[in-house]
This record gives sequence, structure tokens and C-alpha cells, in this order.
Amino acid sequence: MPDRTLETFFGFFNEIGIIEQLSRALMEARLPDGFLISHFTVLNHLIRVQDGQTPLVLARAFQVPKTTMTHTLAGLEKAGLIEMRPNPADKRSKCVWLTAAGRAFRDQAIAALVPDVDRLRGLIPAEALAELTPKLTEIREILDRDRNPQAR
Amino acid sequence: MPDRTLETFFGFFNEIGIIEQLSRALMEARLPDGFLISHFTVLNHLIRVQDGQTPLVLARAFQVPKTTMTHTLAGLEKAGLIEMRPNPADKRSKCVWLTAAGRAFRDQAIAALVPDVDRLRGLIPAEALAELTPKLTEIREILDRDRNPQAR
DNA sequence: ACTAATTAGTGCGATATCGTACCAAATGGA
DNA sequence: TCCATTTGGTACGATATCGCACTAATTAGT
Repeated sequence: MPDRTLETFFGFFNEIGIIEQLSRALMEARLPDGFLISHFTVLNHLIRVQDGQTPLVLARAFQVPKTTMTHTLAGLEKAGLIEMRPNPADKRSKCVWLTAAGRAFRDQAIAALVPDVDRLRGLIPAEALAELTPKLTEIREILDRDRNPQAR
Repeated sequence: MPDRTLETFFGFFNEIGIIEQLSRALMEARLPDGFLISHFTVLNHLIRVQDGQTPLVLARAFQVPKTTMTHTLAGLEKAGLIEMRPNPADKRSKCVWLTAAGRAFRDQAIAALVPDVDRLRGLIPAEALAELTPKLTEIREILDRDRNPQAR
């Protein structure tokens, strides 16, 4: 019950939640019908970091339960954007590989967002975001370490 | 395609998304089984701002489609935490009123969160959040004004 | 080497979210 | 006053998310 600490935390997470909703709606409006942020971010991650990763590694990277990742990957595979191959190092496991269509999809998605970002950067200076992001990263890492590290 | 603007925006919204997930998981773990953040935030809003508001006003306050708010309110009403009464000013409309149980539920939910906040404020100084929140509010308001203002 | 515990992935069920379509009431022109 | 449009709310269907439970493979402890 320390003074206004509770309100401070609530207020912060409340803004985070609303911005998340708004930005998700913005992005999904530009993706082809039936595709969600989750699809895009997985493709983007596979390109930026590395493909060939296992579903579980991806689930942990995105902090989602593994069942959710299974579902997302199934959608991407059905759309021909990724390929699931057996993991040579572990017969229980699989590796997720991008297809050419997957790379193209991600590039097109980014291209489709350019007009939005162009418009927004007239309203929100990129420097303001660049300044905030590392602080958010710090908080994200703290929350991440804080939560129960097993499961998911 | 301006230099790294795209990456800056992506990076920012990415952190926002992850923090949102982590904080939601944290809060929902403390709520009674079957209750979600959406339930809590509506109750909290009705107490902090004012009860007697209409579903549509609430939907706009939380930036969710009105169908989503209908569903959330139905859950709260079934649990006896709110009451839906006719709106004397508009026969199509309704007013959402808290019950005593609703107020108690909200108070208990907050009490259940105190240990978490206590722990977190040892890891994240409240001042750091207090400093970030207004900047997030500004961004949220910009995004809000930017998006298509009708619908939802 | 053998068994117990752990780990990777999926199937299934519950339910939250959200778009479309719809009804009823209210509003605004002519 | 009447009709067209707009607005508040809900029903319904589609699907994303997530917890639980299960199988198969791996790892650890003896």
C-alpha cells in the first residue's frame, strides 16, 4: 500500500495495453486477410535471427505457450510460408524453415506498412521512440526474469 | 524507406507487445479462476471514473469493439458484479452499475496484487515508470486520433 | 543398462475476441 | 410528419489463445 505505487504500476501497464491494441489493429489491417501479427512476427523473427529453429525455442522467444506456437506454425505451413522438417538432433523435435514464399510474404508485409509508418513518423518523432525503446527493453527483461521461468 | 525508421517503430511496438503479454499473465494469475484482465479493468474503470455509463462508452474507453464489451459485461453480470439497467435517456441503451459484490471483487483483486507490485518495485523503480507513462500516454493519444475514428 | 523424470510436440476443449448482420430507437432533413 | 440515416446493443460464426492431458524421445540417477 505504499502511497501511489500501485497506481503508478497500473497506469503504466494500462497504457502499454492500449498501445498494444492500437498497434496490433494497425498492423493487421495491412496484412492479407486471415493473417495476424503472430504470423508476421514469426516470419520476421526467422529472417532476422535465423531459421531452422525449433517450435519450442520460438515459443520461448515470443513468450507464448507452446500450444499457441504449434497453432501459429500450422497456419504458416498451410499457407506454404514455412516448412517443418525433422530435427536431426532430436527425433521428438522439428525445425522450422522459411520457404521462398515466406520470405516474400514478409517483405511484402513490410512494404505494405511503409505508408503507415511514413504517416506516423510525422506525428511521432522516431527519436522519441528510439529513446523509449531501451527503457522498455529493460523493463521487459526484468519482468521476464521475474516470472516463473519454467512452463510455457 | 527512411534509414532505420521502420526498425525503430518495429522495435518499439515489439517491446510493447511483449510487456503487454507478460503483465497480463502476471495479473491474470492473481484473479479468481475464470476472470480476465478485461473484467478487472472494467470494474476498476467504473469505480475510478463513474458507474452508470453505457456499454458503448465503455467500449470506446477501452478501444475494443462493442461486441467484445457486450461479452465482457455479460460475464460480469452473470457473476453478479454489475447490474445492467435501462438507460432513461435512450430506450435502445443501457447503463452499467456496480453491485456491492463488484466493488468488493475489485478491492480483493487489488489486494491480491500487492505482493507482486511490492516485489516488482524492488526491481523496477516506480519513478522510472512514472517517467515513462506520460510519454506513452502521448503516443497512445496520437495513435488514437490517427486511427479511423468511427466504428468500434 | 534400466527405470524415473523431464522434455518436445500435438489433440482437444473452453472461451475471449472480433467482424458481419441484424433489430430497435433516435435523429435530421425535406 | 415522414422517411432516410445514424446509433446502441446483441446474435452468430470464425478463429486465436491457452490449459490439460497424452505420446514419444531424451536425460539422469543408480
